Amino acid sequence: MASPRAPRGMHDTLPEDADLWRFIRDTAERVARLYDYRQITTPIVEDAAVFLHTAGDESDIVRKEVYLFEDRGGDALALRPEGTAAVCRAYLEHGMASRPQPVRLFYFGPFFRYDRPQAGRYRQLWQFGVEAIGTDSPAADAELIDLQLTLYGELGLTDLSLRINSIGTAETRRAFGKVLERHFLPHLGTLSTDSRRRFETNILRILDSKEDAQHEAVLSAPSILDHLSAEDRAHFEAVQRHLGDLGIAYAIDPRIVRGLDYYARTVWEVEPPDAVGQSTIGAGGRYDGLMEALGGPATPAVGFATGIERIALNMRERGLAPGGPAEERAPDVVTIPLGERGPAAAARAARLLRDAGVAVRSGLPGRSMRAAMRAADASGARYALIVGDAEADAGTVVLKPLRGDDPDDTEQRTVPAGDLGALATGLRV
RNA sequence: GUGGGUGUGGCCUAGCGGUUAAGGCGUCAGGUUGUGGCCCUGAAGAUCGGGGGUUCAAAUCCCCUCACCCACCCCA
Repeated sequence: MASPRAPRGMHDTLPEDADLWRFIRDTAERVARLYDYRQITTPIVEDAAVFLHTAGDESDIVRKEVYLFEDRGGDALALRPEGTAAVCRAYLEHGMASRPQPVRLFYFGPFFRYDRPQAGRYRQLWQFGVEAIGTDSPAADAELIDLQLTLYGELGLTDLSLRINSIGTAETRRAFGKVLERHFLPHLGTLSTDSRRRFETNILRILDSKEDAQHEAVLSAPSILDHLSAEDRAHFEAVQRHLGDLGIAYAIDPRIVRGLDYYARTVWEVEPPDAVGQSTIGAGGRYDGLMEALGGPATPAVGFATGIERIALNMRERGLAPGGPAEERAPDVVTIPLGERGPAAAARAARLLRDAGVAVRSGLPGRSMRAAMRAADASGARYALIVGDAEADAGTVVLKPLRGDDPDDTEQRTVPAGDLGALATGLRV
């Protein structure tokens, strides 16, 4: 019988990865707070309607990616595929409309999409997301982009490129859809089956197709930017003005469409320069239509999400990841208990040191001193604390420097066990 | 969901039809009595992803399946 493995597309995060993940998470939360955003944590499971009624029937998320299940009570639940709709559900549920607007929120956690795994694409993925809910100000769009790029910069990812677009309001897109229908109708025969389906369901997404990217009809298609309403255009121009004021470089890419239907006006994506495959590190946009789709009052909002695995991937590629094997977190001290009474005395000594904030690995009794010393050395600890019967009887411990990094502290010395607390400062890294 | 590649002890790799599947790293234990890092010795650990087939004989050939990787799709 084969042993169980982690589910397909889902992965363990091992101790050697933990330093990098903690660094990314801490940096993300710190940057979010610098912009006065506060954390919200929502359930990993939601009423399926939260996602099914908001994402849009033609979105991949609804078509094939949501993990759906029925609980024992018969309720239709979903493993959350994305964060925005869940945060908005919480916004409505807790009456956050009566807080000062916009409400600035961030989240960090796992999401689930039933997709075919490949590099950078997983069935359980972690995202950091930031939302500003309750404002239609283009300054908020720019603030989110600024926050996102600042985060990447703090992580050392300084060579990423930002592409932005405006897809107008739902009304604008309806009108533009008519224009596209007239444009693509004569070409239906030569477009891919995928595009033909999109023609019926969500015609804008034909522009987003890679299959037909070089199709003459796609290349010659009208740009939504030429069909924005006056308000849409003013909003988009204001976003660009704010980005300029912030010194943020960007490219306008009219082909960015977004998979989710609740987006409106500004949308953006951030990619590494050598963008191929699953390369988008983070993406965002304005979703003025989402609250209504959830049954709430019209509430403009904007936000972004970024994939932790993809950040980690890019940091590793650039050699930016902290905590390689040499840097792994080592204890300050390893105890080496010997003989009959050594183990008890070593345990007391370890307690004293830990109380003083020193990280102590308790060596297990019963090993030869040679083996114990080898293990202590391999741990990377700066000191070995040897406690045998002689020390236990005398109320002392032997403190032995292992690293030789301090020229004034290379000889092992015998000290009273009671002095360990006072010595602690010198033992901590 | 579609197409292609890969799959040998914890990790990396050799073997690519023929006796008990080899090496490196790692792990554990020793190298005389309570002292590490180098070195030496030894041990544990793989029925070669799983299942089926071809053959006197398969890790080595064929089929199925699973997982991972790559591309598409889509996006984080």
